[in-house]
Parts: sequence; structure tokens; C-alpha cells
Amino acid sequence: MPQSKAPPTYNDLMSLDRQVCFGLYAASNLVIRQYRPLLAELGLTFPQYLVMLVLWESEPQTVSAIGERLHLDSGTLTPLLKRLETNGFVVRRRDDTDERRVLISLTTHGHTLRAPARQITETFREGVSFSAAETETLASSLAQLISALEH
Amino acid sequence: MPQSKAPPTYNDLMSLDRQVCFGLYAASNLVIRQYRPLLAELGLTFPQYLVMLVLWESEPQTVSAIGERLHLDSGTLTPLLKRLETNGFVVRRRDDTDERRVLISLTTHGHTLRAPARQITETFREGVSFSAAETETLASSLAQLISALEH
DNA sequence: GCAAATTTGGTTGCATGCAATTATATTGCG
DNA sequence: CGCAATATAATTGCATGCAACCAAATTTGC
Repeated sequence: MPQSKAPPTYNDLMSLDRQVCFGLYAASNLVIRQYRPLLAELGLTFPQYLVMLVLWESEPQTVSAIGERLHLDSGTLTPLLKRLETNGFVVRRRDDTDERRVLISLTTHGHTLRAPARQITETFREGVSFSAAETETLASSLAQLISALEH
Repeated sequence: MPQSKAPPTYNDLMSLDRQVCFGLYAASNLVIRQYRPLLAELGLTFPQYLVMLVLWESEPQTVSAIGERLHLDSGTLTPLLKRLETNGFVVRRRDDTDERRVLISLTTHGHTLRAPARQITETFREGVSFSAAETETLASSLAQLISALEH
């Protein structure tokens, strides 16, 4: 006797999960790859760009505050921030009131990159045929998934 | 005179793009982080797991075929595949009819991991409160973005 | 007050990603 | 056939991610 309306099988669910796992991985890498040559003109890598976005919003910020925002730990951020400092984008200094903290601030050079960085966002949008509505759907799904994974 | 219904401003579009760029980056890292301890029990990393998924579908496959499927190049895959070989999951051998190609096959051990890997997918699903419908919406958005970025 | 726990960065080692280059094998074309 | 063009991996060097561990400063419990 044929089943005309079975619930999703074990395999269906697994292949859907695979699509999400693989899709996130591939899409993230593809987006980073698109940004790379644009950001290279400013002397930034993609993770460095994300740190700059956080600092353009507000500064100074501690290493751990940046880490919470980007879901990265000190093992990743410390060397990245040192490279940003070496390249003249940020300054690292100990907090006088709590010597455990390191405050990250922007240099003048770091501030001036904000405008050209906006142009990069535009260039990226133009290179990808993805409507504002599709972008919104994706952003919303991602926000839901992130909050489900954050604990 | 107040504007009650303005089109999206430059900043709105940029912040939406930021949400997607950042969201993809964060979500991808968070998913990998969730899988890590589960895959560690099998002796696999997340990218290694993706390679195994490709091989469980079909084998043997050339390095470049795996690379096209996962959007990875030989600089990433060659050392990864060597680690999989060292750990006894796959075998690498030159194609007799074309010595430029390297054929990747599964070992018996590699085959036996297929069943426990399925269980991992289930465990992951249980740990995340994300409905099948939400998963489907996300998978669909990701597929659209990937095809827009693939060229 | 003070020792233990906690917080905060830093360090180390390993596994990706990827651009750029190299090495080898195959194909195409006159 | 001979040789340039192409295809395919491998190698090298640099920048993440991250677990595991360490060190210093601060807070807490008593």
C-alpha cells in the first residue's frame, strides 16, 4: 500500500541540514572572496574589515567587547589587532583603571578609511544580482540561526 | 518638513549588507563550532567532514572535482587530503590513464563512518531550536546567494 | 586583609583558505 | 614529429580560527 503523504524521512532532514552546513560554509567563503580584492586596496583583510566596522560604530573598545560582537576569542583577535596596529589602523593601550584590559582605538588613518569602505559595499552590491528583498530574507534567517546558536 | 516615507537610505542598504556579511561569517563559524566536538569523536574536522560527504556520495573523485563541489582549491585540499590519508580515511593514487590526476577513494574505515556521521546530524538538529521550515527558508536563500556569487 | 576564584589578554600549535608559483603530464596544431 | 598551450596537483607564505595553556590583575568570601 503506497504512502501518499509521508513525513520527511531521516534522509530528507539530513540532506537539508547538509545544504545549510555546506551552504553557510560555501556562501561565507564566496562572500569573503568577493570582498578580498576590494578590501586589499584599503590594506584590509575581511576579518580585519569586520573589526573596523565594530570600531567605526564605537571606540575605544576592549578586546573582549570586540570578541563578543564578532564571536571571536583572544587567540584570533590579539594577533589580528597587532597587525592592524602595525599597519597604522588602530592603537592598543592598557586601561589605566584596570590593567587587565586593552583598549583599541582608531588612528586618524583608521577613521579616514570609513568613507572608501562605504564605496566597497556599493561595489559589492553591484557585482551580485541579489535584490534588497532577498537580502532581507537572508539577513533575517541568519539572525534567527545565530541567536539559536548563541546560547 | 518631516518625511514620512523615504526610500531606503544609503546607510540602510549598507547596514543590511553588513548584516549579511557579518551574519554569514558568524553563522558559519558558529555552526562549525557546534559540529567540532561531535566530529572530533570521529576524528574529523568540519572541512574534512564536508570532503567525506562528497566522497560518500560518489568515489573515487579527483582533487579538482572535490574542489569544484566545495569551492576549494588545491592549496587547501592537498594538505587536508594528506591528513585524511594519514588518519586512514582515504587513499590517494595517481590515475593510470592520466598521471596529472590524483584519485581519492574511501578506505573501509572511511566507509564505516557514514552511519555515525548521520547520527551527528541528528544530534546537531536537537541542539538547535530551528524548525524544518526555517531551515528550508535559509537553505533556499543560501542556494540563491551561492548561485549569484558563482559566476 | 588575604588567599582563592575570576577576568582578561597573550602564547603556542595545528588546521584551514588562498594567492602565487612551480612541476609534470597531456593536448593541439602546424 | 616538435613545441607551445593547457590542465592538474603540489608547494610556499601569510592570515585567520580556535583549543589549550599561561600570566597578570582584580574581585570575592571569609
